[in-house]
Amino acid sequence: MDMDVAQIPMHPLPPHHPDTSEAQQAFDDLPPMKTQTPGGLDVHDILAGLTQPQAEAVQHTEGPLLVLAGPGSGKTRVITRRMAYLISCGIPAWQIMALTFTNKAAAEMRERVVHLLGPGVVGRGLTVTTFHALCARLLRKFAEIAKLPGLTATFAIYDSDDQMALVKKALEELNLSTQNFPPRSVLSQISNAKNELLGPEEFATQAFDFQGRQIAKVYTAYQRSLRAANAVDFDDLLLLTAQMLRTSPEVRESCRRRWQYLMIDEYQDTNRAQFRIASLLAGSDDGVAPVDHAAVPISRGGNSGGRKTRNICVVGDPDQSIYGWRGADIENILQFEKHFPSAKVIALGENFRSTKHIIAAADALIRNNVKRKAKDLFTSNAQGAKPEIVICRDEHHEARLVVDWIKEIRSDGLAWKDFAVFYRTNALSRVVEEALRNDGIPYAIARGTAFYQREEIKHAVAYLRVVANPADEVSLLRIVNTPARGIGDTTLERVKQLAIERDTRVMDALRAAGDALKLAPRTGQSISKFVAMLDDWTGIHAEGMLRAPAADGSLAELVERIIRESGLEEMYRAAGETEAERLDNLAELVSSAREFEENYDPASDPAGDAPLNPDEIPVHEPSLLELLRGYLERITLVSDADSVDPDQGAVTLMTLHAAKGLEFQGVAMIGLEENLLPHARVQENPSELEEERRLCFVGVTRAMKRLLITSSRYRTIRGITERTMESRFLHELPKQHVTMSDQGGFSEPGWDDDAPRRPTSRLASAPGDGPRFVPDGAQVRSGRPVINAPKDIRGTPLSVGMLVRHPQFGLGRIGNISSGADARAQIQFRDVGTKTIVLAYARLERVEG
DNA sequence: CCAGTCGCTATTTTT
DNA sequence: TAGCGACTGG
Repeated sequence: MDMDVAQIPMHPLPPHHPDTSEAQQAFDDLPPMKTQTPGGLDVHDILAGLTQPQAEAVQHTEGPLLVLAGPGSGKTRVITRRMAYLISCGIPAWQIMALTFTNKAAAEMRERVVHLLGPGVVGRGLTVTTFHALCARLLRKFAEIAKLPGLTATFAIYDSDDQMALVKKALEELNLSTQNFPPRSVLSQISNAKNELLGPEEFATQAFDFQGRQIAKVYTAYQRSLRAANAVDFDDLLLLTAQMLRTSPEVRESCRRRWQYLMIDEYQDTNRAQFRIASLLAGSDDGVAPVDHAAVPISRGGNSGGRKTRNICVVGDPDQSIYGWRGADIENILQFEKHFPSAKVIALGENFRSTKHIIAAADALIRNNVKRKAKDLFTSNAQGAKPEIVICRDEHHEARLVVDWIKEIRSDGLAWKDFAVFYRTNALSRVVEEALRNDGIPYAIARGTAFYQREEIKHAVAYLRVVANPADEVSLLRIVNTPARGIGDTTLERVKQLAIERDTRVMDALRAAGDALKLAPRTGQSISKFVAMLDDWTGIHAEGMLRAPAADGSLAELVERIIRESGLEEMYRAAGETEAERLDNLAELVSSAREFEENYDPASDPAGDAPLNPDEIPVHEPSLLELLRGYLERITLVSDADSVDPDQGAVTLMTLHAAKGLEFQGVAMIGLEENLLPHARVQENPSELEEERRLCFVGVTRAMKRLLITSSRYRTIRGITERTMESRFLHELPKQHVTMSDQGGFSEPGWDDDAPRRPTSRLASAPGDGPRFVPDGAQVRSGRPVINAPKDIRGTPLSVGMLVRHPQFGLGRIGNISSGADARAQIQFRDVGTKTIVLAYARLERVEG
């Protein structure tokens, strides 16, 4: 309502191509073919192919700008072109900053800008990075000036596992039971407090009940441990930066002078701390009061030639705000014009991704939300196929249906990678996986366990972290007896006690333990061997080799050496076949270190230590220690190195949350049931319903051409089968834009699980295979006939006497196979004896011979 | 000190 | 159902 209407663009525009999707648009963001003038780029090239509102957003460079970018509306394109446009207007690249939430988004943007600008120096110093990486840099840079309490510039960054360890430690210290104070929930409350910019003291003043006061104590203790380890957590990065910008005018001015143009992607996902940071950078002196562009004085920056600062451009979509539970505050985007009263608002409603029926369905769905900024979704793409809603019987039926649907559509010339299956909770993936595996369809799960989350990597990294920061207690405790070296819990308890008595680090207590504690000789020896090993790495006795300038390859060497000498390698080698992959991963870690050091160049990294004053030139030979710290920071801040890469030629399975920002030709959304989507939590917290609807909206709008939505009458969750209710969202999809088919099995004849079926087809009747559901919905789960012969991971039918490989147990021969819904087989394994295996779950592989 | 077993709990997870 | 933490016996 209070949006400005798009104006006629200043530059004539070539006709746009509304049928290009985001993916295709990436191609026309290629470097301009025309010659560049020395001062900049050809403006026509930068604006080429943009729609009118897109071009307007690109050209609105002065003053606050809100771009409401619907799904598939060319958002990234607008941001990248806008950066190029600014540069073409003569703004030095180093004065421009774009902030994203994910490394992936930052990398993609950076790449596209580089393409637009072409090779050369015009883009030098451009800052495209994540909020967290920016904050880490600023905090290190200004640690001295801002006098960060308890922290030095070499602070470590703790990830969520480390945080959990600290919370547990704090609970133990305070004698609070994990029964009454589940660490997960305590941690999330602490995290929420930090996101709201509440330190332990502020939190305590707001805690009125017993529970709250206890948690305030935990928060205090937690924070104390963090600082004792010279560490910050993810939330601290934001909180401390916000505080620093507020309390230190010097830091604030320095940053403002540098970044005259600020862009923020996915603004709907910002939390209060991020909002505060943005406001402070954009000109508010307290980060709270509205920033009125008109009222803001001329920049004090010497080289800005009197140009006004406070050029903040935020891009986002309130309808895709799905991280409220993590502290994201949708109000930040809804209230942008209150916070920045002179703001210009441009809506990008045109969708270039999906066909008309899909867009119409999504639009109707999201219109049920009240907390939003109304914007019309439309597309000039083809009408396309209607999204298909299918009610099925149970999760197995559902999975079967999804697989058949994918197979059928693929035959129209699509690849496996063009498909994705979305679900609300990870637990739902299993049955779909099973069905895909059964049919030999390649699939990949965008899983939470990324490379750096794996056990063996976390161990190795913990060693590195202790070397880089001996104060890192969490990491020290992780490695002190891994691999087992005879320093057990009882010993450790005494060492920790000693550390408390003497008020020293655990590391120092360990050094002193031999003298101070009456230890068994063997234990004492174990400890001194461990300490000597660490000293050897840090080179304490060899003139501090870590401090010397790093030689080529020395970081990788160090990593390799630590993996070997710590005994980790030996530990996994001894574990045999089953742990072989871990050894590969450790080798991979060494190469990632090598890669990091080869590419390490603080001066050229846009997120790196580019000069805050333009004439300050960083010339500096990094020491091995600095290199190591840089590497550690990178791997904790870039945890998704191997996460979602949809181009692997496989169907992608992921949660709805993980789907944001992606697109697929064909999408299947499963589990559209009350208490699943919307999630059961909505019962207790009705205010969360709209976020659930947005989640659904995000899912629907990922689909380019085909969309299948399923809901299952019965679903087994956590071993309990329950009658379900169709999701209310199903009924919010307009009848004229979707097809609905009920295959839920009421009064249906039985079906033959082997017969491939289209979702819309009727069920074939199988004689002697009576109805398994009675009309009143009473549950009859028994006797579900299994017609499928048990198969291995490649789909080879399994039978008695076959030689197979099990991922855990290794080689074995099949004894007898039972029949029934969950057929089991007795398998005689070569190494581990005879076991009974449920065939549907085991990932057996047939071995010839 | 370690490995196996019991019982409890249970979304989503950009950094 | 499964993953994790606490407990127990070798």
